Amino acid sequence: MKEIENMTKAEWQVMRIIWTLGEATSKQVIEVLERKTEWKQATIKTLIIRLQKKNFLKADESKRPYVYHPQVTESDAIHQSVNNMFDNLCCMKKGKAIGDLIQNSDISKGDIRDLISLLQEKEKTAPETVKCDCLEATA
Amino acid sequence: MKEIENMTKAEWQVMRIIWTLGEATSKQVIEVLERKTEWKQATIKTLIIRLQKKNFLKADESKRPYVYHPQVTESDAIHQSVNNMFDNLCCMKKGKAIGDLIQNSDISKGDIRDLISLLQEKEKTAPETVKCDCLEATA
DNA sequence: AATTTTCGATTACAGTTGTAAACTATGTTT
DNA sequence: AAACATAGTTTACAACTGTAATCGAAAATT
Repeated sequence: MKEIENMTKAEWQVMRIIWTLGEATSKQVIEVLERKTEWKQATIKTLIIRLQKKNFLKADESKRPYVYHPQVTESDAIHQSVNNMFDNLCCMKKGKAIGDLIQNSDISKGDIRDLISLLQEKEKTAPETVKCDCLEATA
Repeated sequence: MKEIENMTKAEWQVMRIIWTLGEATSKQVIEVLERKTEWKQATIKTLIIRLQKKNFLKADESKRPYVYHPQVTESDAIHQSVNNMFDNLCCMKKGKAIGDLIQNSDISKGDIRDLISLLQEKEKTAPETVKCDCLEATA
């Protein structure tokens, strides 16, 4: 599994489109991104090339124009990115940070119910308190 | 309120220490970080200087050695960082991403209970489904 | 086949980040 | 006061990012 930590914000935009479409030509990516950003075509091509170098995308060169395929799943990318971000946080603050996310995200009723049962399950074995480890040697 | 988007992983490590201590000398920061990382003192000093340039820290120069004070609260930083990361995600995937975080984080019973009630409240007005916006012009 | 259009590759260039050594100024000990 | 130690400042340098222009190759049109 690739290291996704180094997927930048701009690269995420490109990947989202290709994940959603399943596969895509540069033209398809450019069409979408010219609507949602101010980027020039050349910029978007550069991003695609960098994503190939990082092995997040692979071009099927048997077809012309090339068709780009994701080499990482969206779930893996999301998993790694959000957890990587959370590694920055004081572990004592993670609960509240999740609360912040819940408040600021649109979530479907179904997902909310799933989260509630997950939490109910987790509560059973949850610690009474979580200690700050910001000054500890535990990296 | 400052833009925290550009606080790097390394800088986060420094800030966490100073937030936890309330204020700190470079020496205090160095002591902690030499235990948790492989960084040399000079590296840590560089980070502190960059944090000053970005206005995340301010040195009280009336004392020697300088005492560094945070210019952003930890909550603001967390709020901005996690939401900024979530902006990268397909809105349809955010619920699951939160589930992933819940599974991978230690959370206290109290926080879990808070999250549950937050979710129960949110469920009342939650949409049945959230649509993917990855191809939309809504940036 | 010649021309035009499209698409991919190469090059560019400034700013940021990780990582740190070296230099300087200030404070402390002899 | 001199010497030593500590802390702050300057400089360094490669890799990565944002942002794109330009050049060359392939495909489509005339």
